[in-house]
Amino acid sequence: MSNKLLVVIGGPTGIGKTDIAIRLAQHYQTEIISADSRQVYTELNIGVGRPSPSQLNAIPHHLIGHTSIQQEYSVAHYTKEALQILDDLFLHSDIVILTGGTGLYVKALLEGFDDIPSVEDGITDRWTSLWKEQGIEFLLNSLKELDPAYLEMVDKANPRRIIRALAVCESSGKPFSSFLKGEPIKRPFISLPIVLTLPREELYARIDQHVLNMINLGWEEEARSLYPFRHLKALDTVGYKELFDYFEDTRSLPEAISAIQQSTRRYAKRQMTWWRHQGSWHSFSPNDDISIINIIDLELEARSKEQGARGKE
RNA sequence: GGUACCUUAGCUCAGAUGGUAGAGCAACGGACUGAAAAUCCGUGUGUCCCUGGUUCGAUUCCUGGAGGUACCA
Repeated sequence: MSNKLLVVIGGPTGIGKTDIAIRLAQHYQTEIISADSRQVYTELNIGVGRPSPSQLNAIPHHLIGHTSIQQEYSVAHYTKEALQILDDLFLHSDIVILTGGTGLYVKALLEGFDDIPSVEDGITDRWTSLWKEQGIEFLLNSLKELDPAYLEMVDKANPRRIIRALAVCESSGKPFSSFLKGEPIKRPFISLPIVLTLPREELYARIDQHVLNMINLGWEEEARSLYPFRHLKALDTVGYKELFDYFEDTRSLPEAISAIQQSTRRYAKRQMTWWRHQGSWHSFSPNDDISIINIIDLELEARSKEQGARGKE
């Protein structure tokens, strides 16, 4: 068993993950890895709630703003990069902080991800246009041919999932389901999963205020400069979509702002659903530093005892 | 002050010749192994403004109030 500890801070958007992560990193003299599917992009800043320059200055952050919106990026890229960085950080430190709102990225990093061959360019787009032209029935029929086993388990109303499976089938020549092993993967560290929670009313009030702050920081200009790239997947993102509508005059600025607040609240709700069903996460209020540090110290202590016991054998 | 119309879910509204009601949006619950801030699924939460009357039975009809809108003064 490793004595390297990854402290994971999860929770919905706007709850204050960044702040506590920085305080913890300062306390333990370590660094932070982000787990956020939108903060990875160089071009996305205000609208995705990237930590401020002074926060980024206070503690080194990893996997923020390191790739372009014009580049393909996915959970697979993320996992690979995060593991690489963890290897480096654990060379000098016994504890590292991971924080971010993208549950899938966190899950993949902690529990592993099946090795699925990458899909050749254009295949996904082709299936997507087939879906648009011929509907979901066509996709289901194709899947019945290519991967009947997966047809049994997919959400048959969800084109995204079906298209992914079909693309992998076509590209690899094997059924998508044949790659899904679901075997837990050994990581060279152990993790302490912590999820931040707040009463819903309080969280929603924070989110509403957050959105206003982002507008005041100049989000509108940022979004305007990204308008030419609006068709990129990276910009299919809460907030930018609503601002693009405003630029196209389909809604006023106040309407766009309240639409953003609403979409953000829904996003937060989905995140809470995710974490509620993710097994045993320790739940704390975002300002409860004492309890959080306490539980981390307990874990560190247990690690070192285990190490010591092994040393004697 | 007068006349007309309106008052039903959080919002906008529909509805039944009298048998306690339903759409959209919102909200809530959930799924999710390569776009995950994405994508997808499920759920009606109600003093039908109040009061009295008619009736086996009133949210629906009648009386009287209250509030709103428009027009006339």
